[in-house]
Amino acid sequence: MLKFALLGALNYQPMSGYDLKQFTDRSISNFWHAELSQIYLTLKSIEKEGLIESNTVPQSGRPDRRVYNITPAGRQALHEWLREPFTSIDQYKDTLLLKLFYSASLDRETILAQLRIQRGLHQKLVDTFQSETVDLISQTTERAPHLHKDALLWDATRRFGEQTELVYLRWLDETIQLVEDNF
Amino acid sequence: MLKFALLGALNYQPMSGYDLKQFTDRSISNFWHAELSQIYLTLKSIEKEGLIESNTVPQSGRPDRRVYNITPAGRQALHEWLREPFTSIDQYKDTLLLKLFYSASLDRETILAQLRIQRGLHQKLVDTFQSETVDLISQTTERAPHLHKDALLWDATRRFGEQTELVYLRWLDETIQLVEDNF
DNA sequence: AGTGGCATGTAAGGCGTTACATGATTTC
DNA sequence: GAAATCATGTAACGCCTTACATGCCACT
Repeated sequence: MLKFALLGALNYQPMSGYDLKQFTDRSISNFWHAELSQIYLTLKSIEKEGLIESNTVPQSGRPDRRVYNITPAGRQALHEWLREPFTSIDQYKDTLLLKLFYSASLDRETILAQLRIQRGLHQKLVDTFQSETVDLISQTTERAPHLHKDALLWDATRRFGEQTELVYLRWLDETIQLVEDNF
Repeated sequence: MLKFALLGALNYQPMSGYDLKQFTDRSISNFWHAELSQIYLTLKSIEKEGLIESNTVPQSGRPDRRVYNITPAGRQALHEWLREPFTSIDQYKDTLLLKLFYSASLDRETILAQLRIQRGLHQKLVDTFQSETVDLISQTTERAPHLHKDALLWDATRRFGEQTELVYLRWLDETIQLVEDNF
């Protein structure tokens, strides 16, 4: 699936593996993160499939950049994947919930400590979605007005992140209260 | 991590791999799912670590059951893991959001079709959390009143599922509206 | 002098899914 | 008669993470 995340990015403009890591971190990492090493491996494999092509751009005092372009076959593969109905729900894993589920024998303070750590982390995420991510999207529309429709969908995924994190926070507060009252 | 999901379950009572699949499907699958084959492999590896022990229970007309018991070392490993502070957030992947992010060039109806399929799937999940899962937890507390505290935490994880799915539904409705108005 | 950014990649190991293999019993 | 349930497991494959390896440049 990372395959299509990268094809989608290269459909906007040619990029190197390093560029793609930064692009994904700033845009889709909320619902599709990837390590650099995995990006390099995936690029290699989709180049072999003929969906992208690379050319080496020499640089002075820095390693050469290997810049990838999407091919017509790549554009087609991307569009086919986008149109293909997705009829399931991705499974998600949450270590905090797993620990909490089995935590009944722990003392009150240990449970509360776990919950409060998470509260701080999720608060930071909410802040990011409400400021940095908003700015990032509006910057793009200013520079590239033809991406107006794209920006609407990008903002939809941003709002998803904001809303799910707000619910996570609210749930943490409720659960902290529950533990304070019952443990 | 599946290791601890299984240890936590076996800390309640001895179970076979097959039993554990059913247990996890009914309780923690919302935040930690696992296939049977992976459960069998994990059981084998944690038995080698000495955290669980198995004994074979013969059956007539059925394959023998291999029933696992948690050992004192297993109880200790579980408790150490539970107490260990969890200081990060699990990354989560969502194919629908990935597709939507790159869908600006698709026609309105194709995007709406994707969103409506998901609406149906998430509606079903909400229903499950609001009826079946509630029943399951209250049945356990009736049969085993000493698990009263456990049930409070189980219900907290159930409410997490219910609330996140409700937000997902609300977001889908908003996004369907967005696409209807702009594409 | 040290940290962080730029830039590419390999290697090892862990985790997870899907398919395969077997076979009786129970339910529709 | 077919499908689901009970019950265990192996094999192949893919994906992902972490660590390793290299080396220059800019900034503090």
